[in-house]
Parts: sequence; structure tokens; C-alpha cells
Amino acid sequence: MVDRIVDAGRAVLAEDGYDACSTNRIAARAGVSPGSLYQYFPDKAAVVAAVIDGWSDETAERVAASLAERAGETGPAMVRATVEALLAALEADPELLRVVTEELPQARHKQRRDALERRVRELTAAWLGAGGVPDPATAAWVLVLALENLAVRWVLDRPPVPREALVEELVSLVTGYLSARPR
Amino acid sequence: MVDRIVDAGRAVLAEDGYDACSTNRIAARAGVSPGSLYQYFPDKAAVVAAVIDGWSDETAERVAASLAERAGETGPAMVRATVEALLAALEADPELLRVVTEELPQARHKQRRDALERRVRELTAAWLGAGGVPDPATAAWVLVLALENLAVRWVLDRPPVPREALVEELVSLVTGYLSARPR
Amino acid sequence: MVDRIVDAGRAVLAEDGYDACSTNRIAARAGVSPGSLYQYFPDKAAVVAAVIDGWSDETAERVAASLAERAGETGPAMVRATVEALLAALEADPELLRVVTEELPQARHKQRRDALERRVRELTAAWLGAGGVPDPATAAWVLVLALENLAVRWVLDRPPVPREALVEELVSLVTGYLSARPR
Amino acid sequence: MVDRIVDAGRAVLAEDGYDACSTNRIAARAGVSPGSLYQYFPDKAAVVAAVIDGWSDETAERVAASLAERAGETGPAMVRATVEALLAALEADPELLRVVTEELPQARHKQRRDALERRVRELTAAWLGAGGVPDPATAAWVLVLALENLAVRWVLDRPPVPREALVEELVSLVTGYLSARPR
DNA sequence: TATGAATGAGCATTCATTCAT
DNA sequence: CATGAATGAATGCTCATTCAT
Repeated sequence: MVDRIVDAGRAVLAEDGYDACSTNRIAARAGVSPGSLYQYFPDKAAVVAAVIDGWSDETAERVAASLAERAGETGPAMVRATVEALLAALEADPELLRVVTEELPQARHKQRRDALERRVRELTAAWLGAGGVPDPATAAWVLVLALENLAVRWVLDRPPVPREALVEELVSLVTGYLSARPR
Repeated sequence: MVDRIVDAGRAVLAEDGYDACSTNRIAARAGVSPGSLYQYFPDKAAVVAAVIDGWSDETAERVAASLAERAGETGPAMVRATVEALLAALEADPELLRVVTEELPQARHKQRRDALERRVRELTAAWLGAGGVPDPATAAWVLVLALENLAVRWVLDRPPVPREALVEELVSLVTGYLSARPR
Repeated sequence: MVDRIVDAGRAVLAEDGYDACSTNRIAARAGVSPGSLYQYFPDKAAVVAAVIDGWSDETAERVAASLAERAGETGPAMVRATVEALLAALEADPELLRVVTEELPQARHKQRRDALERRVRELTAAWLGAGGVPDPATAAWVLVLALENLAVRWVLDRPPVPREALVEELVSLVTGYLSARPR
Repeated sequence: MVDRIVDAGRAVLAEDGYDACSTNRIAARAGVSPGSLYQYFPDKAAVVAAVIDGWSDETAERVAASLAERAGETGPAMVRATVEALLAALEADPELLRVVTEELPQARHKQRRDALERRVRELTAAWLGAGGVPDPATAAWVLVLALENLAVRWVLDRPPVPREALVEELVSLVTGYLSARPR
């Protein structure tokens, strides 16, 4: 039942947008009465949060899975693999990505998005630190935010840049940045 | 009158947030009746759009002005100047920046934000093209989105990175990227 | 408009009872939209409070008016006049009296009822004090509560006691009490 | 099981008030499912009625017990004993007294409160009749309602009247009234 | 018999928008 | 032009009650 509601919430969010995403609509979509929704979630925000959490976990898992396949690679190959994984993960549900990125009153759900970002940042910092990069925390902050925005915008805005080219650009961005930084 | 309403809208948006930004509140703040508001704007979205337009123009002008002071500079110095100008422009009204970035149902106002971005992108592409950079359109797209997100998040999230350091990082990001790209 | 709403609230309260007294019902009865109600009252409790206030003032005025007609009387005649006035005032709108006495979540409106009671008590205490009654505050408290309940219950429960007889009983209660108290 | 539910209802009523007294809450408090509650009571009102009945019986019994101890007394001593007994009985559970008196939509439970009152009234009438008082039914009606309200309000409102003084006042009220009535 | 998940009508309240003045 | 009172559809949420298990 929880799943039915979260799935319905996700569908409504993705198909109708945040504004149309009322508790009554979610309940109707789930084939459930509005009262039932409140047996499993304290309020509307909790349903939306569950949808985001589900999508975040899915996305994180997709990235992790893609990377696991190429574990051990280093240098540009590793960067390329990461970028590919990120793109693939974000392309999985572009509609929801759009809603999460553009329609959500993000202030309300910032902590959740930040949690994902922090996790990724820490992983990246560790990887950079192991590679002897100075001030890895700052470098990770820079790279994660830059890549995130570029990948998201590419998926959502579909600019006239082929996927292959995009990957090359992002790899250049990462490697160029790391080699240009003062040591 | 239009100005009074837009100014009021901006003040309400910045001070009370998007959720509290009702047409009645804007009208009251402008010392105007809600009916009058609808003589100059077709609906609430139009008022918000005008606020964003105003802020966009202001921001663009600030960047342009800062750059004009250092016109003629080239290479890393020019990059540094641009980054500084961007930061300064975003820091002018952080409250509104926060609302525009995090609270607005952006889908509704995407075109407007994009207009600003496109303008900047074209300027950047021209500059890159003049410097002999290949595929300047793509490079400009990459650089603008990367810098934009980093500058915005630095202003809004206040990460433990000093301003000076941030500028150096961003300069490294730009110069490193440009030198790493295939020619 | 305020009057229309208060009148409608009073009618709904008197005719349909407190449970059925929803803001929507009041608005419909007033021939007004639910939104309009909230332009004049902050919430439902305020409407109910206004109804009670109106009824309290009316009742107090009726008592005062009746007494004014017989001003100057003293002793048992004065007591009889007061009792008659009280009965007449309570009989003016028995339906509303029933709702105010029996259906209202009184905790929520206690202060308002108490205000009326306190006013009457102070007047009574002053009258008793002028008559040389010892501890007039306590005597007033006793008399007001006793008479109030008896008058209210007589109006609401219609016990087999004729009006004339009731008045005599209440006069006996007051005069007997005052003469039996230690001096 | 019936007892478990009634006890839970009483506890919820006394501790959380009438507004918070939902059937679900009563059932939870009783360690029973909401469905089970409906096997023993037709609706929520029936549960509340049972709670009131229990409290009424208890209160009546307390008064009766106190009086039994002093059976045979007559005159002012008997009156004083009765008043004391009434006060003691009402003080047994002031929280519930408050809820029953002030929060309950009393219309729904009027008959039950009246049953208690009628019983007391008949007892009083018998005692008055035995004492040679004329029209004992009316006198009993007057005395019971007057004493009831005074005792209840004293317990609930805690006016600045010491217990001893209250008892004396009420004794004066009763004896004064009886001696002032026409014979 | 006991359960408790499910119900759904109903509530108080909001706010973008209109239109008679 | 400007007004602002009036609107009413829509929202998030509650809770007495039912019924399949």
C-alpha cells in the first residue's frame, strides 16, 4: 500500500507536475481513498519526500552499479566511466528529474537532495585524496556541482551536443581542472 | 504603477518567500488594490516573471559593468575578472537569488532564466571563438553552466571555501578545461 | 455583511445545533460564499463568539431595561422585579439559550459567558452591599449562580411549575437566604 | 470488554477532553481494535453515554453512602451533611466533572444527566414531604438545581470562598428558603 | 468473535481572479 | 482608471464507521 501510494505520487508528479500533485489526486491515482493515504504518511510532504528518496536511492544505485562494473580503473578511463554512469542514471526517468529539479519547492526538500550530494562529494573527495590531489574536499565540491549541473541540464534541455561529445567535454573538464590546479 | 507592483512583488518574494507571495499581498505591499494589479498584468505569473526579468537584467548589467572596467584584458586575467564579476553580481541580492533558484516553480519561468543564460552563452562563445577555441558554442555551454552553478551554490550554501580560493578554483576550471580540450 | 453572517450563524446554531454549524453552512445560509465569511472573521470560533456576544448583550440589555422600568423599588419588590426581568430576558430566544447552555463546547467560550456573569455579580454585590449585607461578594456569587441555573432550567425544561409560582419560589429563595445568613 | 472500553473512554475524556475523544483513541487506549468497539456499542455516543452513566451512578452512590452514615439526622444538621456529601462526591473526579459539565454536547446526553437529577429530586421531595413542607416537589426542584449549580461551579471555578464558608452559605440558602416559603 | 485496514463525506480555510461601482 | 468586496473551486486533512478476513 505504501508502494502503491508512492508509485502514484511519483506518477502524478512526473505526469501532472507539482502544482497538480494534491493528496486527493495521489489517492485517486493509487485507487485509494484520501483517508488511507494518511494512515501511511503523516502529511503530503512525507509522500513527496518518499518519492524523492526512492528516486535518489535509485539514482545513486544506478551510478554505483555502473561504476562497480568498471571498478579498479583509474585516470581518464575512470572519469569517463563515472560520467557515463551519471548520465545513464539521470536519463532513467527524465520526467521525474525535471520535476525534482525544476518544480519542487526545493527549500522544503533541500536536506534530502543535499544528503545525496554530500555522499557523492565524500566519495569523490576520497578518490581524489587517494590520487594525491591537494585539498580534495574543495576539488570534490567543484567537480560534483559542475558535473551535476551539466549532466542534468543536458538531459533536460537536450542541447545540440551529442552524447559522445558531451562525455568528452566533461572528461576534459575534470582532467583539465585537476591538472591546472596549483599543487 | 507597473514599477510599484513589480517592486512590491520583488520585496515580498525576497522577504516572505514564494509561498507567501500572494497577489493580495503584493497589491497590499504596493499600496494598490488587487483589482488594479490585474489591469497591468494578466495573472500572478506575469508579475513574478516581471520580477525575474528585472533581476536578470540587473544581474546581467552588473556583470557587463564589471567587465567593462577591465575591458581589453585577456587570458587568465580576463577569466578571473569574469568570475569576480559573476560572483559580485550574484551577491547583490542573495535573498532573491535564493527564491529564484530554490523556491520558484521554475518550469513556469524557465524561458526567462534561459534568455539570460543564452545571452551570456553567446557572449562567451564569441569570446572563445575569437581566441581560436574550436567548437566555441559547446565550450561556452559547458563553461556557463558549470560556473553558474558553482557561483550560485557558493553564494547560497556558503561552503567552507574562501572567496579568493573559489576564484582560483574557477579560474583553474576554465583554463584547465580549455587547454585539455582536443584542438 | 457582518450582520448577515452573524444572523445566519445564530439561525444555524439555533435551528440545526452546534454540530451542524459548519462555516460552509453558515455562509450558505447567509447567501454568501465561504470566502466572504473569512473577510470578516478570522475563523469559525470568531463567528460563534460574535453570535454569543450578540445574544449576551441582548440579554443583558433586556434585564437592564426591565429593571429600569421599576427603578427605585427595594426589598422584596425589587427582588421580584429582577427575577421577572431575568426570566423575560431568557425567554426571548429559548432555542439559542439551549444551544449556548447545552451544546457549545463551553470551554472554548467560557470567558465570554463569565464576562456576563461577572458583570451581573458585581451589580448584585453592590446592591447587597448598599443594603448592609455582610460579605456581599460571596452572597452575590451564591445568588447569581442559583438564580441563573433555576431560571435557565425552567425555561429549557419547562417543569410543571407555573411562572407565577416560580417567581414566588425564587423570591423566597433570595429573601430567605439573606435573612438566614449570619450577620 | 465493555468495561475495558468504558474505562478507556472515561480516561480519554478526563485526560484529553471531548474534542480529542475519538473512537480510535478510545479503542487504542482500551487495547482493542476500533471494530471491536462497534460490537458492543452502536456508535460513539453510546460509549460516551456509558461513561456518563458510570460516573452518575458513582456520584449518586457517593452521596447516598455519605448520607447513610448520618441517617436519621434532621434539620440543619441533615442539610449540612447533605451538602458536604454532595461536595465530596463532585470532588471525586473534577476532571471528568469538567468535561461532563463544560465540554459535552449535552443535548445528546441530557436524558442521562436528568435521570440522576430526577432521582435526587425525588429523594429530596420525599424528605421535604416527611418534614411537612408544602408542595415538596417544587421545593425539591428548586433546591436541587440551586445546590447542584453552586456545588459544581465551586468545584470547577474555585472561587475565593473557603469550603467551610461555602457549606454555611448553602445551609443558609436551604434553611432560609424553606422558612421563607409560604405555608 | 475480533480485527484493523480502508473508507469517503465532510470540514476549516485560502487565494487567484472578477466586476459592479 | 481604480477599487475592493465578493467569489468559489480547490486544498490538506480527520474520524466515525464498515466489512473482508
